[in-house]
Amino acid sequence: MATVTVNGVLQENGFSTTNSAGRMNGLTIGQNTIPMKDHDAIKLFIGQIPRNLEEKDLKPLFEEFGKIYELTVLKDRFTGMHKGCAFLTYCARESALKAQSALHEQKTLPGMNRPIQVKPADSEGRGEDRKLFVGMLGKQQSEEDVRRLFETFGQIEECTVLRGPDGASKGCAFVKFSSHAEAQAAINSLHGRQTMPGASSSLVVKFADTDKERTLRRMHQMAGQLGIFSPMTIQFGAYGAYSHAQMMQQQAALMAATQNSYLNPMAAIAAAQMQQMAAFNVNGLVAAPMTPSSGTSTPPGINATAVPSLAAPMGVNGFASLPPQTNGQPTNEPIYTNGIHPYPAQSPTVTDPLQQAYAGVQHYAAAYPAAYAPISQAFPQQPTIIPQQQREVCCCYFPPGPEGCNLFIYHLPQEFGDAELMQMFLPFGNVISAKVFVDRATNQSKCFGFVSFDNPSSAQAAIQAMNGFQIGMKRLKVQLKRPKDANRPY
DNA sequence: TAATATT
Repeated sequence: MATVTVNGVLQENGFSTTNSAGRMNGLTIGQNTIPMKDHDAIKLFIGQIPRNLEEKDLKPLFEEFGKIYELTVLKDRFTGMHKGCAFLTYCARESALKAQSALHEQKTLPGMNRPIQVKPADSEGRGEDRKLFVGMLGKQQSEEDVRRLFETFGQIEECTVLRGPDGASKGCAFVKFSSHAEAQAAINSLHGRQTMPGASSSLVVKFADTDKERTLRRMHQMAGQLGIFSPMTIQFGAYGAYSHAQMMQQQAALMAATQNSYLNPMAAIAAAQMQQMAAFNVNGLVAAPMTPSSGTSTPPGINATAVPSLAAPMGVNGFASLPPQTNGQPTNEPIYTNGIHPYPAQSPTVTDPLQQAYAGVQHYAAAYPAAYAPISQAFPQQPTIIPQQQREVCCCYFPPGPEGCNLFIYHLPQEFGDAELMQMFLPFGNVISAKVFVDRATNQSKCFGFVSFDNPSSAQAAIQAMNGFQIGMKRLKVQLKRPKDANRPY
């Protein structure tokens, strides 16, 4: 049967309907009908959809309530991964209302633990300004208890106690009122005014996090979960923008390696997450001023005429700059403190090192798009010092693994030492050696190193996942170490 | 004390 695609939905030929008000919602052109929707149609959010169901699978379930104008399963922008939810617009408003009352929380799709969600999408003027987060509830308080507590302030549209997998309350809840004013009234009367049995402090009633706040919260959680980078974390402490950023990268890499057997797509996901985190920063929440100490509009550490080269003495967050190498004052400091300055130019309005880090990344992306270009373009030349370094160090105390197991890693962060390099590649297999090359005179990292695995497939997995992996303004270059006899430059 | 997800 011939079909025509409209709004991404397959429409059958010659189909034409009217809604309950008698309005046409199909425009017939020749044999095809282009669907029209009511001007007051409602876009529905559909949640708790099994991830193996696509539009064509969902259509029959929803067509029962009227003609569908548009049905879109949400996919991840970068990976195409099914997000487990969808948007649905019926041609007729009434169809949406019928579907909502018939389906919302009324049935559970196969393989799901919770009932399907069918409700107006957030985009339908139903923002989150009416939704409260309620903390410090007693663990035994149910949805009903919470409702009773809040119903005096207005119409409650939703009330959910957060629970773990075992059904035990997490001691907090979301309560959505029908208006912002009602929610505000509840805050005024309830926040901090009483302590629930078993709670460690008084009741918390506040507006729920926005998306951006939620993203930030997650970033913090992730950063906190990784007790990695022991020396750097300690050293950088409150100035931890860089090390936090690295942690995030590590987290992403770890996820790539451990949560999915397909390393390549997971690396894409990890990269996508970082991009999203960076992107959300510029969009108004953070507004970290990159006050350059030089007084120019150029990011610190880079002079106005220089192309941002890999050798640029530039911290990942755009704040730190290394001291000039020509100062002739090598130090004996450990590498992770060497040349890294705290950030005296921090804006007093910026308190979050993560925000700084991601803002810095984004500023760089904007100022120097070349750094975000494909690797081959971003890094047109390779330093020629590598063969020297190999001669100098490699055979002495860097025993390589078997052929095909040794990786060359370039564009490491300045602060990375052997331990950090090792940590970064452990997820891909047994690392038998990890060596960052260090300048003997200055004791500074040369920003490249070698990693050896005990088998070639680990090495390949690491290349797949980590080559091109973005850390701050740089992308890692990860490739098999050149055999000794190969003498061509990069 | 922050969820299963909102183009």
